Amino acid sequence: MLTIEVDFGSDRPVYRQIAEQFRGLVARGDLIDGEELPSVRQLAANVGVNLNTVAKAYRILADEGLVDLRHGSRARVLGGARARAPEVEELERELGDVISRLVLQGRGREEVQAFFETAVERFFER
Amino acid sequence: MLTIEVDFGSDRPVYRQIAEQFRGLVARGDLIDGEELPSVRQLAANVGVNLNTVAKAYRILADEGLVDLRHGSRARVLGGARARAPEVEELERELGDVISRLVLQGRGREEVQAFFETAVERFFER
Amino acid sequence: MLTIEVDFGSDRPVYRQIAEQFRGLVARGDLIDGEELPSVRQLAANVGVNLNTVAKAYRILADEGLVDLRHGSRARVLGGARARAPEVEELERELGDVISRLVLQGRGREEVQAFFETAVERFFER
Amino acid sequence: MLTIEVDFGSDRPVYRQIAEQFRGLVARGDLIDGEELPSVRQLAANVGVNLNTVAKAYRILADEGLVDLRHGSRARVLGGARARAPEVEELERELGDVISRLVLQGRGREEVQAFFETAVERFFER
DNA sequence: GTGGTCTAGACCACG
DNA sequence: GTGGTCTAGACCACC
Repeated sequence: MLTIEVDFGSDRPVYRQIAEQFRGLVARGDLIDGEELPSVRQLAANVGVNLNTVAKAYRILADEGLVDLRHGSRARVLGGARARAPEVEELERELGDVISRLVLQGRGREEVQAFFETAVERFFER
Repeated sequence: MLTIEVDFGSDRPVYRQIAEQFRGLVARGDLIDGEELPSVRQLAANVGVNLNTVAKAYRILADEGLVDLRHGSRARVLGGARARAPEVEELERELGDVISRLVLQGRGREEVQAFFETAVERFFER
Repeated sequence: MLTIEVDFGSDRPVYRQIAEQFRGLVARGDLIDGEELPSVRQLAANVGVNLNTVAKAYRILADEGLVDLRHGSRARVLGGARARAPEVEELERELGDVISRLVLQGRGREEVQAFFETAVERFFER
Repeated sequence: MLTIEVDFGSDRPVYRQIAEQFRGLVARGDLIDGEELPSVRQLAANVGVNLNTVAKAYRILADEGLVDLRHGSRARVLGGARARAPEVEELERELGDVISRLVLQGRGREEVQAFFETAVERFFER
C-alpha cells in the first residue's frame, strides 16, 4: 500500500501535501503508466482527512495531466505525462528564495551547491 | 530606488512576496547593515497595495531578525542578522518538489543539476 | 462560555489583552490540550471588537506555540506547549518596576512580599 | 553621574524606559528629596536620544508626583513622594501575566515564589 | 513623518 | 463555517 503522510502542523494545505507526494511518486517512477491510485474514500480514511480534501488533490493532479480521472473508475496514472504549464519562472523564483534562506543561515556558495547536489542525489538514488 | 514587484495574479499572498524580495536583497548584500527601508506608506504607494500589507511584510522581516522596526523611525536592515532558522527540513522538502516538477517536464538528472547551477550562478553573480 | 474582557481605555492594545487572557487560561489549566477556542468571528462579536483584532491575538498565541491555528477548523489549545521562551530578563525587569511602584506607594519589604504571595495564591488556587 | 541606559532594541518606548529607571532610583533611595536630576539636554546627549524623549520621561515623573518640574531650574526629586494613582489593579494584572509566563515555561508554584523572592532581594539589597 | 492599532467590510482558501 | 488576505481610511504613539 502506498504511503502518503500529512503533517497537520504545517501551514501547507493538506490537499497540496497529498498532491505533492503523488507528484514525487510519479516523477520517481514509483507510480507508472496505467497504475491505479487508491480510491478517494480509502485514502481519506487512511490519512485521516476529509473526502473533499483528497478529491481536491486528485483534481490538481488531473489538471497537471498526471492522472486520468473518470467517473465510476479509479484514478489512473497517465503515462506519457508531461506536466502542464512550464511554469519555469515560478520554479526559478522558488529556488531563488531557497538560496536566500540558505545564505541567510550563513552558508556560502559552495555550501549552497552542496545542499543542492545532496537533494538531487537523494531524489535520484532512492 | 528599490524595485519591489508584486504579482497580484499569484496565489502567494502579497505581503509574503514583498518580504521574500527584501529577504533576497539582504541575502545578496544589496541591502546592508543599517540601511533604511522605504517607509511603509511610500512603498505601499509605489507598489500599489495597502499600507497594512506592507506593514505585515515588514513585521515578518522583523520577526526573522532581518530588520529593526521601531516606532517613529524608518525600518533598518539588521547587519549581523542570522535569520530565525528556517528549518532545513522544509527547505529539503521544497527542493524535492522542485526536482519532481523539473523531472515531470522531461528533464533528466543532468538537466536538473544544470538548472540548479544556473540558479546559484544567477544569485551569486548579480 | 469563556469570559474575555477588554479595557478599551487601557493603553495596552486590545489584541494583546486578549492574547494575555488566553495565556492565563492556558497557564491556569482552564483551557487544556485539544480544547477549542471560540471562533474568531464569535469572539469578536462577543467582545465587541473587529474580527482582525481577535485574529491578531490568535496569531500571537500560535506564534508562542500555545494554540494550533489551522485553515478551515477552529483554533485549538496545544497541550505539551512550552511557550516560546519569554526571556527571563524581561520578566525580571518587569518585576523590578512593579516593586518600585509598590515601594513608592509607601509599602515596605514585607508588604511587597505579601503582595506577591497573594498574587501567587490567587493564581494557583483559583 | 547617574547611569541611565536605554535598550533601543526593546519594544518599550524609550521615554518609558527612562522614566522607569528614575522611578527605580527614587524607590531605592538612590535619589532623595531635593536632589537634582540631570538637565534634559545633558541626559539626552548622554543617552543619545532626542530632547523631547527625555522631556516626556520627566513629564511622566512629574505627573506621578516624583519630581518637581519648573521652568528655568533643574528638575528636583520630591521628597514625601507618594506615587499618584494607586493603580493596584494594574499591578495585579501585570503580576498575573508574569506568573502565567513563568508557569508556561514549566515552573511550578515554588519556583514562581522563588523567582519573586529573588527579585525582592535584588531590589532591597542593592 | 514614522510605524502601530483598529474598524468595516469584501472576498478567498480550506476542510 | 473556519481562518486568511486585503482594502480604505481613521486615529494614535513615538521620536
